[in-house]
Amino acid sequence: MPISNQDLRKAGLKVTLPRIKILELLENSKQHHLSAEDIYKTLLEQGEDVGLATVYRVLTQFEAAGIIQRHHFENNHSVFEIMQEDHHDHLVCLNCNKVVEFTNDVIEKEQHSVADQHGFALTGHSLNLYGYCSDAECQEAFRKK
Amino acid sequence: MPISNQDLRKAGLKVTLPRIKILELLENSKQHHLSAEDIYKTLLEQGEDVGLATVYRVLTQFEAAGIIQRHHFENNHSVFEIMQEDHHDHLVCLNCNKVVEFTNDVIEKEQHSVADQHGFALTGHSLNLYGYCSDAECQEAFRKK
DNA sequence: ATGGCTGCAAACATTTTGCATCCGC
DNA sequence: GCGGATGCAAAATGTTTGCAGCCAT
Repeated sequence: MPISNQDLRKAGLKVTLPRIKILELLENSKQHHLSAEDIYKTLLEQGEDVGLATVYRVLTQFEAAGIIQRHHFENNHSVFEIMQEDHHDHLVCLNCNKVVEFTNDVIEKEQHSVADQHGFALTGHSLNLYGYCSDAECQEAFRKK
Repeated sequence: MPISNQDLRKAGLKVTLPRIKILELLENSKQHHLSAEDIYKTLLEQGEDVGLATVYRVLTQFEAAGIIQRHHFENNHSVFEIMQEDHHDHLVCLNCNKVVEFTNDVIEKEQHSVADQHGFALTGHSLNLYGYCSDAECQEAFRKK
């Protein structure tokens, strides 16, 4: 279900235009892993009058509220996505930047076992696989590399 | 075995003082995951007259030459480490920034299977577990959070 | 001696902050 | 109307680049 205005209020955030627009984008855009820049540019294109600073502020607040999640890929590409029910990891295409989500229970379980073995209190993790996706163009780029 | 001057020459790199010093640091420092800033400051403390730009340039060249590896942790902490024989992943303490290496064959194998399933040509991956290490101080920070 | 390497300063990209104004409640 | 939220510009952060001089080969 989509994030409602109530959800925002519950997080102590007023329901303002920039916040609504940013949420909409994250929920409805086809590739729902967006960078701050992506969001900013798209809003400008839509004729919204927002500042890049606001985009960053809103994204930071949303992250703190647990509404969205932030990822730093090795690409040097930071992206945000709506928080989802089930945890998942990412496959990132180094050519077209496409992101594919996947889940794998075996890996998930192993991670906890590793943390335990080292006496770590696990609070999060990131698993990103980098490669070239199945698009002809990207496979081409892979061969050329 | 340590990286030799020959190894540098083989990579098309002249054997210069900054390069030697940076290699020494990466090989001998206790916590062998260092940021560019760490390296720069340590060299200054040792009385070496290097520029931060040189540190970055050398690290980039070393990475291209396969001598070292670069990691971007979600901390917003980028670190470098000497390339090792066997691949390994990382446990990162969010309190003291300590990095612990681990290997897990089960996870390793699953990753390839996931990439295959999605038609990706896998070229690399990063798996980082974040949490609080077993140091009393860090466990304390974890409880307070 | 020559071409790569260096330090410095300036440029860059990304993200954060200060502040006067604005707007949701 | 109040206090949080915004846009803008400036600052902070992390990294890269241009350039004149330096040094390994």
